[in-house]
Amino acid sequence: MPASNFLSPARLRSPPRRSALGSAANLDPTPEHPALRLSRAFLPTLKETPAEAQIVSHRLMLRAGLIRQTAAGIYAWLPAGQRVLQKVAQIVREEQDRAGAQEILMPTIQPAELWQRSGRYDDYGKEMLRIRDRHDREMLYGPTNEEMITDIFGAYAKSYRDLPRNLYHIQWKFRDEVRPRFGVMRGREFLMKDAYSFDLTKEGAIHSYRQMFVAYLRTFARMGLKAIPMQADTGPIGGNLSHEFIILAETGESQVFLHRALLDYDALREAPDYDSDLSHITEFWTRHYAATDEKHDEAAWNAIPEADRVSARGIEVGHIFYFGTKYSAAMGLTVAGPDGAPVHPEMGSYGIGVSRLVGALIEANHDANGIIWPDPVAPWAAAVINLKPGDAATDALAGQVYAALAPDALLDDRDARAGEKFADADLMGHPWQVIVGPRGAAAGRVELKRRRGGERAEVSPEDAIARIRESRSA
RNA sequence: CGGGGCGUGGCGCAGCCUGGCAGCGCGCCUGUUUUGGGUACAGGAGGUCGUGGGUUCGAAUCCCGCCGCCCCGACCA
Repeated sequence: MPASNFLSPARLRSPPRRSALGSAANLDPTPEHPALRLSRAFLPTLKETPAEAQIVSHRLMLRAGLIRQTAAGIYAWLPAGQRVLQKVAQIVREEQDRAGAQEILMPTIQPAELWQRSGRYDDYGKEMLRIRDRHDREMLYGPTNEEMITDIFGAYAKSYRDLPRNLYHIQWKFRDEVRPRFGVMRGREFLMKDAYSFDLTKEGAIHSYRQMFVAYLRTFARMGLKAIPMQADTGPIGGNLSHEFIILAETGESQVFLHRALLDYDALREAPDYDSDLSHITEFWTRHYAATDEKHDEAAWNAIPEADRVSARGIEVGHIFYFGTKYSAAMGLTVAGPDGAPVHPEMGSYGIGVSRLVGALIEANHDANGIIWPDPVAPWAAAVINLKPGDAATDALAGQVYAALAPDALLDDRDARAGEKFADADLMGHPWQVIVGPRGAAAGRVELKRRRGGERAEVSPEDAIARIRESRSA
């Protein structure tokens, strides 16, 4: 494979700094990122909605060219979708790291033997995709990784001094759902962040749980989502302490009930010290009533003043569990305690549905014209729309604005009608549109449109660039 | 897994009941036109009608099997 600019991570992560309009040498609009010109990009949009899509996020993901279905509940991610998926994953990663978790990467394929040891191989049922390799060994495509992480961690952890630890990975999982639906919101193959904590004591495990609890609040808030922790069933993972993180969206899959106070708190207001006692934060979020319809308690609900009751639709985007020694005992994981006697570490696991979040973000951020990406997860900060390709002044100005923003912007240099370009930009949901037409170009002005809200202003190119950069770094 | 529905060009659909040259809109290509919210006109390309079998002079259409996809329910990050 030939070397390419696109293979250089350094270039992707830190675009070269230039003056606002770039240098004269950058009059060529795409010196480094030719695939970000729409005339060359693979960003297929659809005018009509494919019949299979039911909910709004699925429809928009297909129409905006984010995904393509390959089989029921299995999707290919196209360039725009892949960029969003990576943005979401990166925010998750940063907040996990900040909370003290360490990233690893476990395989998608697991030997059945691991699951036979925990007893879950027979319990898991047909949701587990079971396969055989050429030697007829029983394997499976992992639906989760408690067994594997316990095996891996246990191979090295010998002493209580090796605790606590929290390991996570972001990996594709497979659950052979009977009925996949809602696009990536409930696919069979899905990208998930799952973290696993190991502690010497239950108190330690609860601290680890709180770290993840707080990290989750921050993670979702950074994406512009209001995620509410709600008491949850522990389900097949087992254990006795668990919260679901539910984001509120009109088109959410389940009904939720909560106290209004939970909507008023900004999870990013303070930067937590993860080594300190975090109980004041978790207590704030758990002292108010919040439940999904399955766990709804009419008596508790009625005890809330009418004005403080919020009934809404929600989507589960995260789920955290403390489950004690369930797996460490089953898998035979012990470390030497302070007194030399073997101890089963106390464990928890913490999931975030990364691919599902892309759908959930759209459910929470769209209008009749398409997606409205929050700045932190938008595939590109802006689309620079050249209204008259071929006009020298327009080409030059659009190219300069684009060059100053690349690779965090697209350049719509297609020979197409203005309406088509506007419609595509709205559909794809770029937070900003920089509209460059011949009249403005002659006057050295561009029109800056904010996708959310639709405000437009005629500004100088420098101002447009500055405002877009500012919203991006906020 | 129970119930229901649908597979016809890239997308959305009609045609099937009552068998007889495979159609429409959008998109795509060429030309002209238009030029700030999916413009108009003209020309054009593109389909083993999901698949296998059967009935028939003849099957997209009727019959049987299979596959795929979607919806409701149960289930679920």
